[in-house]
Amino acid sequence: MESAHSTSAPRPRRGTAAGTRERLIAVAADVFNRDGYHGTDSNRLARAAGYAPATFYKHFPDKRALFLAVYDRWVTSEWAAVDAIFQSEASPARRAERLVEMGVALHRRWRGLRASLRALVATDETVRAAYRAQRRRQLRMMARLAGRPGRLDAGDAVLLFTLERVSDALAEGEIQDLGLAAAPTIAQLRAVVRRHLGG
Amino acid sequence: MESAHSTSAPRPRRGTAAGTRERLIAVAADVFNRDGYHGTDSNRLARAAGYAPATFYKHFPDKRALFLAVYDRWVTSEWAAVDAIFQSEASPARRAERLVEMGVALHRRWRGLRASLRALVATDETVRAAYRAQRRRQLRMMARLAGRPGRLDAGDAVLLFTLERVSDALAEGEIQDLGLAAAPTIAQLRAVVRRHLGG
Amino acid sequence: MESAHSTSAPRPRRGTAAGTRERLIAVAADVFNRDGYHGTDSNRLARAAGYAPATFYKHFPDKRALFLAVYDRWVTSEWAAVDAIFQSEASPARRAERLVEMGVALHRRWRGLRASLRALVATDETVRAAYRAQRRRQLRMMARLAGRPGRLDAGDAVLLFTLERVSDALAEGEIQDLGLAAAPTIAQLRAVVRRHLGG
Amino acid sequence: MESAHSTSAPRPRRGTAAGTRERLIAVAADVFNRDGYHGTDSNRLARAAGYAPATFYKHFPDKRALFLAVYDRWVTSEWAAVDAIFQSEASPARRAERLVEMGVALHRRWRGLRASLRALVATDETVRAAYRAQRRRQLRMMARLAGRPGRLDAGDAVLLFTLERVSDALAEGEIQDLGLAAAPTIAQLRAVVRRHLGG
DNA sequence: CATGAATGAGCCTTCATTCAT
DNA sequence: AATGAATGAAGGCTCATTCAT
Repeated sequence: MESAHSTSAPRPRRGTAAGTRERLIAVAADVFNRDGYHGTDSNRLARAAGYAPATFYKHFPDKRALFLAVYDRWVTSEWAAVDAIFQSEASPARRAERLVEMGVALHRRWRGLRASLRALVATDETVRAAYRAQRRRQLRMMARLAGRPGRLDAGDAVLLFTLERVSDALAEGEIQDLGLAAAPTIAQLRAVVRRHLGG
Repeated sequence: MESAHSTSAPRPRRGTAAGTRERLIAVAADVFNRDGYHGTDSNRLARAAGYAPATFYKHFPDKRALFLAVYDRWVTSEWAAVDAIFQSEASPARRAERLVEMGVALHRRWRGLRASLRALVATDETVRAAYRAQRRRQLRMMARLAGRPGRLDAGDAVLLFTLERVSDALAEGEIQDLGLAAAPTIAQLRAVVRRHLGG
Repeated sequence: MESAHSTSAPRPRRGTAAGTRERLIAVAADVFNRDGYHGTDSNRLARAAGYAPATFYKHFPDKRALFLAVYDRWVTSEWAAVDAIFQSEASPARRAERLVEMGVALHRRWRGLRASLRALVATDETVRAAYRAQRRRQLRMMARLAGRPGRLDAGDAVLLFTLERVSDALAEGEIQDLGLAAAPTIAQLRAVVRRHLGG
Repeated sequence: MESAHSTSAPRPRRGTAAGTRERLIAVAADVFNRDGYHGTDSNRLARAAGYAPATFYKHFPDKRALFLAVYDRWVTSEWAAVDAIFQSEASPARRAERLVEMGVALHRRWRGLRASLRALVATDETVRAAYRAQRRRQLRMMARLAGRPGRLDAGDAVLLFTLERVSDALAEGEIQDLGLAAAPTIAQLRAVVRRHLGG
């Protein structure tokens, strides 16, 4: 019954659907990464992006769908980075160095998101399917980068998984926690990558 | 939409406290492994072991404590197996073979449990602490087995993580899903282990 | 699990206010009839008529107001039909026949709408008031048609309610469901109406 | 951290499952009847019976299930009453009188519940199935009481529906609202019943 | 030792409704 | 006239946990 000048927070009262979607994805990436998939809820995710609960559901059918969108975007940007390294670096040694560097950095940044991903892959059929599809794409890309398109082998796979897991270990502090320094571990990784790609 | 895991064991209306605890741990291991930590609840865990909800809380302060007990038991039995291999196998080649074999088998069996573990390590401080402690113990053991007690190096760590991750990949069908056969992947692993342990 | 009633009519991006109102009423009649008052929402009603949610509120203060408009239109057309029968049919027997026929047809077509109406009459004061007003008008009309204007009696009422309820029963398949055929039931109804109207 | 003597309301902190279920049904009958199915929610239903929200779901899978239990109990008691009338009253005239009396009383008491029932029958498949099953049982009973077991005819059905609808009309005040007195309407009903049953 | 019954808190989701354009 | 975007409030349902027996 009273008219009050709304001095409330400058929320984006109006925006494009795509913009809102993007904002939700971007913010959710951080929240999932920090608190884990099961550590947040859709209301919190919406609020973190500056929206009300209902807005979430105008853009995603459920929490899982948002997670998948986050994952998708993450994979895309990760592999764009890999591609960039192959475009810009000529020497195998430099490539190996840069790849390891990037892998460790990315895994450090996104360790929480990745942990949730693994857990969901284990229990959620839909997430599993999305994960597998991405995985196949990655391997194909890797084979192409390694110079034998279409011919991915067990060695490529072992390399990929080694790089992934050791990067996680560095990112999560497992290496340091074991009384080891990061430097020699990274050196080992580089050697493994160089041996595989360079040889 | 509802999965009712009525693994209802024959209820021992009266038993020893230790026995009840053991039963809860054993059954929870399977349930966590199948449904994930966030895919069950304490009532279901209790019922699956043949007990009422309240009984659960007579033996564990909360769900996390049961998870940690499961994890503890799992690690213990895993490393007993590793130890047994070192006791019984003399040749480095055979050791490598048996280790890889066991690693793959164990990870296949417990992939769900491990995925939950990783997610909890990322979000739960207490689980993280327990995990790290176990990790250190493992590395020490590994160093001892490798013949240089107290002197674990980056190479040991990379090997451990490689073995772990590739075993997971085989266990979860990621390798097969990538269009690769298990055999050559396992052969690669064996080579890596042999190179490291064998000298 | 989701039913999306995309009866999306061709949108008239601009039209007369009356035209929009009519379209909303016409479409809502079908949607309420099919899904029930509590089975749709104002957004869906607007969309089904080819409009955006906000447009709804430009023409009706709330969902209930639209329902009342639908009801009003329905009653009006129903009683126009009754009137037409009395205008065109001379013999009491034919009148009875046509009345029963029409009653059954209308109730069959609008059974869902009528069910929602009854539920709302029971819980919503405003709907109740509107319903009662219509009811009185109907009875007056009936008395007039029966040849004793202003003098409606208990017999008129019982007849009206019998016709209404048995028509519903036929419409909703309750009669058939009871193992009875429609024909003898309709014959019974006709007899009741004839006895009452025919004198 | 503080121990406070709990002087809270004397809730039935302990009871039998069957008792709780009964209490929920009994209270829900009144609440549904007063506020309509869509006018309450499971939390309110639980609280009205003196329980917390979660308790509701220990006894019923959802709101609809409770409604069906209420309906079931209502039908059972209604027909027990009908049966009692046939057991105790010998003369057809008295039977007719008592039946009408009871019908009106019951419909008056449960008009809201009945309105919700009709609306749900129109939109909810499960409720519809339950309703139909009850209906068949009722007709069979009625045929038996009318002295021709197994042989229910259109006349039985029309009578049943007339009785039902006019009772509703009396119960809901529609008759009174029409400017008619209850007495002559009831007299009419009695006549109809007597004519049908009495032979 | 074990439990049946019960629960407060909270998550997921939807709805009737508004506002700036 | 019409709308795309947005929302506060609330309903349905679940979970980790407790208590009296």
